[in-house]
Amino acid sequence: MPQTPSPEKPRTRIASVSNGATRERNEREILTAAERVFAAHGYRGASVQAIAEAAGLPKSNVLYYMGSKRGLYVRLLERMMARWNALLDDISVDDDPAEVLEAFIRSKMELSRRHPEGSRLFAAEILGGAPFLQDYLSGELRTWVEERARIFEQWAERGLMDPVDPVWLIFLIWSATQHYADFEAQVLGITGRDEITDADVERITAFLTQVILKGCGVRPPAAAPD
Amino acid sequence: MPQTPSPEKPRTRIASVSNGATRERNEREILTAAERVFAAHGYRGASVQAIAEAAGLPKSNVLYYMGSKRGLYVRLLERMMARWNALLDDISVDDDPAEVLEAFIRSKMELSRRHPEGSRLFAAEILGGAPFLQDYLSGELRTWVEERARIFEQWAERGLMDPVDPVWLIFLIWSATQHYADFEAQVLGITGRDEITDADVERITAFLTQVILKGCGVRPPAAAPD
DNA sequence: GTCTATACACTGATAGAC
DNA sequence: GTCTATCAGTGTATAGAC
Repeated sequence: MPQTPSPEKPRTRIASVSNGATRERNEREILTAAERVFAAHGYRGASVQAIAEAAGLPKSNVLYYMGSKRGLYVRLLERMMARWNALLDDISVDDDPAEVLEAFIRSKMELSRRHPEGSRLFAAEILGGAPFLQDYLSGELRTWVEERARIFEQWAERGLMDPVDPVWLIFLIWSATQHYADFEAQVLGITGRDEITDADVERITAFLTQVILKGCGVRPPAAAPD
Repeated sequence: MPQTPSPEKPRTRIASVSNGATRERNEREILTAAERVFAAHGYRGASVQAIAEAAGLPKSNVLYYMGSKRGLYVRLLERMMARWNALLDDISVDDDPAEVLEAFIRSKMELSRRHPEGSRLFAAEILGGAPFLQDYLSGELRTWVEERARIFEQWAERGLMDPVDPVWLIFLIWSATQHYADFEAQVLGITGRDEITDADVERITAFLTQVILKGCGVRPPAAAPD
């Protein structure tokens, strides 16, 4: 009566034409929509319903693909941290301070520019006391800051820049660049524009680089050695 | 038999010992608690229930005193805008740039210091696209910025500072000072402290003043005239 | 794999007891 | 003036139809 027991191969079910493409597309839609909604309303204020509508899917699908609201949120935070880590390239005390600081400002500005919603998502998380990111802040990120700070201090000892507090300097760069994503609504309202253009970003980057480098007594990179 | 009709004086009902003190105290408790909860979770994410618990009152009392969640939120925003306006004293083109910029940085820093929750409440509102503050941003605040910007430009024309874009400069000061309230969780995590002390604030203010003034080519105020 | 139906806690707000 | 009881609506999450 039992037909010959089939070889128990776990037979990944070929559902219609599904080659995994729809799943991939749906997940991408959900992540994009969720980033926007979480950024605007915070973790508590965002509803799965709102995310589903923004993604053009029924509510249950969002939970089906992402498991839970919490899991979706954590996944978005991790994606943003990964983007962040991608630009944390190593620097050495032998590098040129002006070049490093300019690259630092520029890459941070580009990150906020390329991922404004992720930037705001991160900001909202910190604003609420960083309940999900506390370990990251006081662990990985803290180490990263301390390493850069030591290099800045050595530059100051070598007379390549003023002896400013390196940690406050890093916070200054972070806040100034972050501002154009997080406070975009304010920037637009005050300047009367309807968007921040690439040209604006270029000008702001140049402005910040000039003021911060000069303010810290860093010689501009163009200076010919010897 | 009708006793002489008392003169219909509208007799404000003396409810027990209530001289209005309990109402005042309760309202204060609610406003303080609500500022904290709205700051942490945004408008949508904050629940009247959570505010009531933080204030030590039943939920209905919060609505009884404040009318509605929306009204409470608007009232908090207006209170914060009033604090903000209080430090927007007039400046003239004949003032000393260094003194004005230093006072600007200092007073803004003190505002964030004295009202960190209000500062974060404001930040959360902007982060969410400023649905309640759009008119304020593109009206009152925009005018204020344009007036200061004109004065900065005139200073640059007189050679008192570098010809930097004055609006970006204002944003730089705002973001750098705001950061220590809005991103407090990050600052604490990275520096490993458990609070930002008055001494820290003093040092940060001095750091920002030095870097920004020097970065904009403003001569320090100590310079003796003539 | 996808979506409808549903479970049940919690939301802002109000009516009415005390 | 203050608080309990309750409303209709929405929250996350899951079970089960297709």
